[in-house]
Amino acid sequence: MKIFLSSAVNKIDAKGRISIPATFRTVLEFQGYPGVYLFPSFTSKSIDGGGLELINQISESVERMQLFAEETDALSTSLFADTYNLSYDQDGRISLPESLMEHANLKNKAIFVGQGRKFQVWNPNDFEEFKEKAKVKALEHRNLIGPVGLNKVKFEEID
Amino acid sequence: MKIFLSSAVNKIDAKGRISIPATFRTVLEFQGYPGVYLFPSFTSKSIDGGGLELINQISESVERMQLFAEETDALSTSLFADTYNLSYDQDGRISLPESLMEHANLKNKAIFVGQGRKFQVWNPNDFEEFKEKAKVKALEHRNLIGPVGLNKVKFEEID
DNA sequence: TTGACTCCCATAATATCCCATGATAATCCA
DNA sequence: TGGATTATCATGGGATATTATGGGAGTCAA
Repeated sequence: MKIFLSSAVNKIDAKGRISIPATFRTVLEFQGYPGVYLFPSFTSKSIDGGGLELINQISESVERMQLFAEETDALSTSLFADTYNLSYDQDGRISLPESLMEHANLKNKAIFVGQGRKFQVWNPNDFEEFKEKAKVKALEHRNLIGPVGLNKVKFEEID
Repeated sequence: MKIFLSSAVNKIDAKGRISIPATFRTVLEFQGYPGVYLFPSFTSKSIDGGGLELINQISESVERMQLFAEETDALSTSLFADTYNLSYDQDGRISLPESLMEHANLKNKAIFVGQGRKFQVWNPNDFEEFKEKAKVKALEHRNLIGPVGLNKVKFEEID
């Protein structure tokens, strides 16, 4: 089971290039193709990324939706229009398109954040902020998590 | 059934490496993969660790929560982003990522504490402190433990 | 030519591999 | 039983590989 895990901050150099973390490249290549698919996140100022598996899932769900509604035409149009398929060079670097840089507020650094079957690219500062909020939310719903909250659950059972 | 038992203090050497106790490695390899999954504990200044079983449970829990989209986003973010998959070398050593060292306040020593299906890594001093408090709590709630009468007897003998 | 983009190489920092050692625990044998 | 031999383990250190990143040179198009 290969999934996108952990996170790493990398530099955007003078030519606009940035290295994809080696661990992520391993996952991408495991999916059968040395390249990434990137598109602006719907819900945050970040970039969603993944490999073949991710793009296949998206294609399928869009097709399923198109059976039902005309409005999804607009959705799929904008989705695919803003999705980039970038293959990285032999050093594992890509150059991010202007529109993505802008959407995610990227300047000279970016953090790659593993999220299981996909990953995200953030401005490091923005992500710190987001993570703090995420942590609070996760704690609020810890009882739903299971194994991670093991200790807590156990104490509650005892009480 | 192989589980993580007992505890051991190991050194963090000049290169930042630390040996995973041999008994723990046996459990990890029994689960089918010579490596660990580590992430900062939600509830204490320590690192939670485990093998394939642990990470599978976590993945499942996250997927089960797909219904609660918003919470899941926050959850998977803080889980996957800070979870590291480290395979140890032939001597059984790993090098801990900076962020985990920081979270658990690790300097040049660490204690591995077995906790059944997972384990924790602590700064030895911090753990001693934590253990003292835990003991007090356990004594306070002694009457709630019930079926395991053994502990009760033992604690009373110690007093 | 100019600018954008590749391809290729150089380098420094880091991580990994491999071997050596000392300590402790396990085994064996008279 | 007791003493000696073997394993196992944590740990140190040298050698090698990998990774991120900077920069030069070539390509292509406007």
